[in-house]
Amino acid sequence: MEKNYNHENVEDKWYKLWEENKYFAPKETGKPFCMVIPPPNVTGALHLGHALDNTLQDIIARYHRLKGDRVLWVPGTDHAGIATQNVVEKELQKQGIHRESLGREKFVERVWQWKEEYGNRITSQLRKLGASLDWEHERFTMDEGLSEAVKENFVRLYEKKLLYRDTYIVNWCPRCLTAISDIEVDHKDENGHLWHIKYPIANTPTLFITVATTRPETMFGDTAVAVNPSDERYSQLIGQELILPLTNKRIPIIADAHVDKDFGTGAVKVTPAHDPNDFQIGLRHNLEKVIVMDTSAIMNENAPEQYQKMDRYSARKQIIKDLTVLGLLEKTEEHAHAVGHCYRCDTTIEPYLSKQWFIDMKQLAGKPIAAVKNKDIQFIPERWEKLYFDWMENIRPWCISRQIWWGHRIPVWYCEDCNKEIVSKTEVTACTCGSKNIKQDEDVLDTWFSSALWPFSTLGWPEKTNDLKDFYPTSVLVTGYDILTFWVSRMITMGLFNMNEVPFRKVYIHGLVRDAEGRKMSKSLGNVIDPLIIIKEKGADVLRYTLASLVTSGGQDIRLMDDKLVAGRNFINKLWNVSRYILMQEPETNGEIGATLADKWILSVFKKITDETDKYYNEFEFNFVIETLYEFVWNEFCDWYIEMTKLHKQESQPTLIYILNGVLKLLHPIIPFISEEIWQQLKTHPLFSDEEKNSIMLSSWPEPEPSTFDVSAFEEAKAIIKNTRNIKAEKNIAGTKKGKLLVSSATASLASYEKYITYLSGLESTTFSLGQTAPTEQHAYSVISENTVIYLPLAGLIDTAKEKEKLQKEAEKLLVIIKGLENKLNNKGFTENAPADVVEKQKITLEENISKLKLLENKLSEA
RNA sequence: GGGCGGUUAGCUCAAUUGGCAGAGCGUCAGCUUUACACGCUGGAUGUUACAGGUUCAAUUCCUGUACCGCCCACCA
Repeated sequence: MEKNYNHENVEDKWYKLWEENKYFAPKETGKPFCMVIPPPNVTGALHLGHALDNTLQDIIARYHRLKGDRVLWVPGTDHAGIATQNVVEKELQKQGIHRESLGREKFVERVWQWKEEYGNRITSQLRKLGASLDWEHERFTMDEGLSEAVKENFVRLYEKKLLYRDTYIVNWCPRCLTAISDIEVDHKDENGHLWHIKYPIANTPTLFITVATTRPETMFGDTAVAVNPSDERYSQLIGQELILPLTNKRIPIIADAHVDKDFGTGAVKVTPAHDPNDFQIGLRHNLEKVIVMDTSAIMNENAPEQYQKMDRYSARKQIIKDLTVLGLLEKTEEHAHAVGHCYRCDTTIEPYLSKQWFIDMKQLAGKPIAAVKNKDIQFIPERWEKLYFDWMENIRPWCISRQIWWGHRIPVWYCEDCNKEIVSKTEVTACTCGSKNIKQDEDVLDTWFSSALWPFSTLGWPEKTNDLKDFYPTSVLVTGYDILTFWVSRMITMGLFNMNEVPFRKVYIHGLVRDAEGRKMSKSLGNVIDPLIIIKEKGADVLRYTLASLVTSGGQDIRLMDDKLVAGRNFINKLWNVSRYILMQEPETNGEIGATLADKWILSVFKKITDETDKYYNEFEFNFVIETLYEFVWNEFCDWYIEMTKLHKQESQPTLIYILNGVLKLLHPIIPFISEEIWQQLKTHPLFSDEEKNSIMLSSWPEPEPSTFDVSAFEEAKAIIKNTRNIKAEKNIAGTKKGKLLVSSATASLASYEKYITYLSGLESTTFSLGQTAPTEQHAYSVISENTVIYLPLAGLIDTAKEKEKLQKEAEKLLVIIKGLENKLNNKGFTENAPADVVEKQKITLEENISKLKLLENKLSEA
C-alpha cells in the first residue's frame, strides 16, 4: 500500500462494481425508503449545487441501506424547456441555422438529438460523485410515461375547472418570445427616470394635466388618464377629455381609487395592454386595450408612423426628444425602481397582453397549506415553512403556457369551424361538429408543470404500479431553498391533487454553495469552482466529506474555498494510513475482541460514538456525524488506542480489525470510495461474512455491545499521561527518555485507576510507582485533580524559582474560579431557582477546585 | 415597502430545550517515536457587532440600533 492515498483508479473501479452488481437497486425486503432526485437540466453539467444536493441524498441513501431499509433513489433529468431551447438555438446559430428557417418539427428533432448526445453527461458526472442512484429507474420529464402523466394531470385540472385559458397581462420575454410565470421574473433595482408629461385638455388646450411615467413608450397605448376620486386638484376635470400628445387621439379622464394622490402628479396614464395595474383599471372602466409593440418589443402599427419599427428603448428616447421640442415635457426626475428581468436570459420583461393557459392555484392551495400546518410534511429547518405559507397563502394564477417549441405540447385542439376547444389525452382529428379542420394548440407547458408530478410520475403514475404502492409517499426530499416555490410547493400541490396524499414526508432544505467571498457562483463573475476538477484532483470522497462537513442544522449557505478541502484530504489520508498500519500487522485469527484494557476502552468509546452517529444521520446533522467520527478516528483511535496496542500488538489485533470494520461502515455514507477500498483489503479476515466480502455496501450498521468499562477512571489515567508529557515538553525532555513517574493520590481514588496508569505509563517509557509524598530528589510536578499530584524526578533540570512562579500563577487562577463559584453558591437566587443537578454540579466543581488549591498550596509551602 | 438569515479566536465556521464558549485552517515551541510531516507531542488565542431588558444565570429569550447578505412586492 502506498503511503499516501491515491483516489485515482479507485473510485471508478468501485462504482463500476456497485453498478454492475445492482447494489443500488432496492432490496426485496426491508422498510421502504424512497427519494427522488431533483432532476438536473438535461443540458447541464454538474456544478457544486448538484454536488452538495446529491452528496447529501447519497449519504441518506447509503445510511438507510446500511440500516437495512429497502432503499430506492430515483434518478432522472428535466427537459428544462426554455433553457434547453436557448442552448440548442445558440448552438445552431453558430452553424448559421435559425430556428424559424428550420421549422418546428425539425427543430424539436434537433433538440432530441442534442438530448441524446449530452443528456448523459450529467448522469455520468453523478456517477463520478458516487451517487448510488438506481439507474434502472432513470426517467426523463419528456419520456413516454411522464408525458402521459402530464396529459392526465392537465385533463384532470381542466375537468375540475382549475385550469383555463384567458387573455391577460403576462410577463413577456421579448427575447425568448414567450410568456413566463411570475416567479420566473427577477426583479432588479434600476436607476430610471420619472418623466412628467403634459397632456393637453381637449376643451382648453392651453391647460394640461401632467402625468408621471417611467415608460413613455407605452403612451400610444394610453386609453385614459386616471386620478383619485377624492383628489380635489382634478375633481373638476373628471369626465373631460385629454389629447394624447404626438397623436390626435382623445382619451378620457377617469376616477379610480387605485391612484395614489401623493405619488408623482397624482395623475396616471392608463395603458391597459402594457401594465398589470392599468389592465385592472381598464377592466373596471371598460377601456380599450391597445397593444403598441410586437412580440419582440418593437413598436407596431398602433404607434404613430415615425416610431414604428423602433425598439422600445429607441422609441422612448425619440418620444422624450419630441415631447421636449413640443414643450410638453415638464420635468425629468431620477427614479429608482424595480424592473423585471427574464430569469433565463436577463432581458427586461415586457408586461404584455396575450391569451395564455393558467392554473387557478388559489383553489388548490388549501390542502397543501394544511398538510404542512399539520406536519404531514415536515420542513427541515422549520423556518422555511414561513416562506412556503407566505407564498401559498398569497398565490396567484400560474401561467403555464409557453410560446416555445421544446416541451410538452398543450393537449388542446381547436376547431377552426365552430371554435370549440377540445381537451384530450389522445390526438384529436375531428370535432363533434363534424369538422376535420382542427389544430392543436401551438404552445407547450412550463417545465415546472411536469416537474411538479415528479415524485409520482417517476414511480409510474398514472398507471397503478407496485413502485407507487410501495414507495409513495416518498420519504425525504432534499433540495436547496432556491426552488422552494418553483418546485417544492408545486409538487405538494399536485401530489395532493392527484394522489390525495403528500408527495414526501420530509423536506430537507440546505443552503446554497457560494464562492470564498460569499457570492453566487456564475460564469460571468468567473468564480465558478468546478466540482469535477476537485473530484479529479482530490477525489470525490474529499469533496463529499468537505461539503457534508459544512452543512449546518440552520441550513446556512456554504462558502467553499480550497482551504476547506484540506481537512478532508488530511482526514482521508489519516484513515488510509491507520488502515495501512492495521493491515501490516500479523493477522491474529484466534484471539478475542476486547482482550486488553485498551481494547475494552476503545470498544466502550466506539459504542458511544456509534449511537451518536446514528442519531445525527437520522437528524440530517451530517456536520456532527463528521465531527464525531473525525474526533473518534483521529483523537481516540489513532492518537491513543493505536499507540496502546503497540504495547501488545498480537492480542489487540482482533479488536483493531473490529473497530476499523465498524468505523468504515459509519463513514461509508460520507466517503464511499475509500471505505470500500479499505474494506476490500480487509475482507479476508474471518470477521467478515460471505456476503459482506463482496462490498461494504452489503454490510450492515454496526451494533456494538453496551459496555461497563470504567471510562472516567481510564480518562483520569490518560490525564496523568498527558500531564507527564506536558512536563517533559516544558523541560525539553524527549518522549522516549526513560523516567520514573510518581503518583500521589488519595487511596480510594488511586484504587480505581491504578491498573490503568500502570498500564498507560508504558506509553511514556516511564516506570510508575505509587507514593504518598514528594520524592526527596529534585522533581517537576503537576496537580492533576483535587486529590492527585504527579512527580517526575528530574535531578538537575529544575529551576525551583520558576516552578514556584508557575504554581503561584496556577493558584491565582484557581482562586478566581473558586471566588466566582462561591459567589454563585452564596447567592440564594441561584441555589433556590436553579435545578438541583446544576447546583450540585457547581458544588462539586467548587470542592474539587478547593482541594486542588490546597494541594498547590501544600506544594508551595514545601518549596 | 414587507420578510428572512448573518455578525462568536488571525481566517472560515460550530455551539441540539438558558448552566464553565469549541473545531478546522493558521500560529508558537519541540520532535527523522519503525501507519501517517497530509505526521507526532505540548502551548497560546475571545468585551460572542452595539445599546437596553427579562432571569439567580444570556452566545442562547425579548426590544431597539448598525453593518452584510438573500427573498418577496402591480405606487405609475
